[in-house]
Amino acid sequence: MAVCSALQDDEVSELERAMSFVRLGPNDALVEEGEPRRRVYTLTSGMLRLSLALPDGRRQITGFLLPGDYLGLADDETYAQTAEAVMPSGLCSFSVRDMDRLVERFPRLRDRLHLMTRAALRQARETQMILGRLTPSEKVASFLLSMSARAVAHGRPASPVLLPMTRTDIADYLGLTIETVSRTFTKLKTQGLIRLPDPHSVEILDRDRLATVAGITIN
Amino acid sequence: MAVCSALQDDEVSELERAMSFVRLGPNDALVEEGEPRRRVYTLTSGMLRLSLALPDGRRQITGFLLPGDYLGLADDETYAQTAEAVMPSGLCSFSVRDMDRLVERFPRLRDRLHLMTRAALRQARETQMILGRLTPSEKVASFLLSMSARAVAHGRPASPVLLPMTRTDIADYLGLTIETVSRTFTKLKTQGLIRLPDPHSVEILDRDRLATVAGITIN
DNA sequence: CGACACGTTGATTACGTTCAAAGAGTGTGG
DNA sequence: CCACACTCTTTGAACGTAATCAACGTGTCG
Repeated sequence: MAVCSALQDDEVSELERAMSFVRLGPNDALVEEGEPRRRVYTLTSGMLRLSLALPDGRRQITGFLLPGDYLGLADDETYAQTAEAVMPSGLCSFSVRDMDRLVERFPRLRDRLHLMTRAALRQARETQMILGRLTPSEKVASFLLSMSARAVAHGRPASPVLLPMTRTDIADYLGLTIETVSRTFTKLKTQGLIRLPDPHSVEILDRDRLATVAGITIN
Repeated sequence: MAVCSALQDDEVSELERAMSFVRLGPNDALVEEGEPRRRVYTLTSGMLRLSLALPDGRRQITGFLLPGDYLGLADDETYAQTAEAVMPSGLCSFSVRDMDRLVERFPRLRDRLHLMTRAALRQARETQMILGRLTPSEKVASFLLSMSARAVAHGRPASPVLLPMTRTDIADYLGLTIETVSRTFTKLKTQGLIRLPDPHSVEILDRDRLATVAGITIN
């Protein structure tokens, strides 16, 4: 659990006493936008999507959480966004009260959380650039490279990138329609940059050219 | 200075001893993307724009700073974004070393900074929704309402909203072209929702209908 | 006055969306 | 076991909107 990586063994065991486990199936909602923030979580396995919704149903996915990521970094009294499982997922859960107490006692834990919040903010701003200024091809290419880099950071191979989320999720993340996402995958495939053994795995055939398409927005 | 609002008088005076002042004229750059982060700043007057740039010149403005806002919340060893003055601006400046020491000694200061970082993250995610899912009219309307709300938070009137930034800045913030921004202002004017005494001040004539156009994305 | 930056407006184009349909994969029930 | 329903993805055709290209207007400063 990445949030613990800054702690000593005795501190970790203290943390473990306060925590409980949660299992989620695909599309299960963990928390809903606007709900009071009673518990915080760290993802141990699977993948979560974070999203904001408009009254008319439009949706923006603000990010995908991978194992080690923390849920509730930005939120205050209530959750500002919905969190749902993309695939079967496991989480460690703490009451906000317990976590506040632990943070008080273990400065390293607090520093770690602050660090993660700052990284999330940098990431969110990078995403603003992607949403506001990149073309569909650039968006999809940078998304693939980003997911590949995150896989590597988790000790997984860089190349068959696994995308457990649907095309709708990708579209709602990149500010596109599912048709445009699908067509863009097809285009990258036609150009020989990727292979699509199936819709949820992407083999990167030419990383350099893909990075060029992405406009060197490697994150 | 908002960053001090959580401190006691003697703590504030301690802070003041470590700080120096900076003045910027319009379009002066305070820090550049990629530059090492040696100092941090709080804005005392004026307005700053934060931006990311692509090699080909495309630009995304990630936010506008108003007095009380802190520069360097997200940044680590280097600044992740460029900060430039939109209008004549004044700032308080601290060396990172001094600030780290002060944060160590005054927990309230640290908590305050963490709180501001979390608020910035929520804001950035709200902006992701604006960039990814709103139409040009909705973008401009929500931008006007947001700037109006921030003016009110600074004790200024809600209605003639002052927009010291150029149309190019607004376009680069909302992910549009200057022509579209200009046309959208004209359209809102024609619909009787706003008045445009001059390009840099917007009088809100019908706040409710403007909020409807914004898609109830009031932040 | 002339040069320049900024904003607005108009005409045209092009790209992504929308609408529509078909294909692929999966699970359920007859 | 297969038919059927359902979801997800892909592909095609038509449309519409924002981008692009271009010109003009306005204000400011040297």
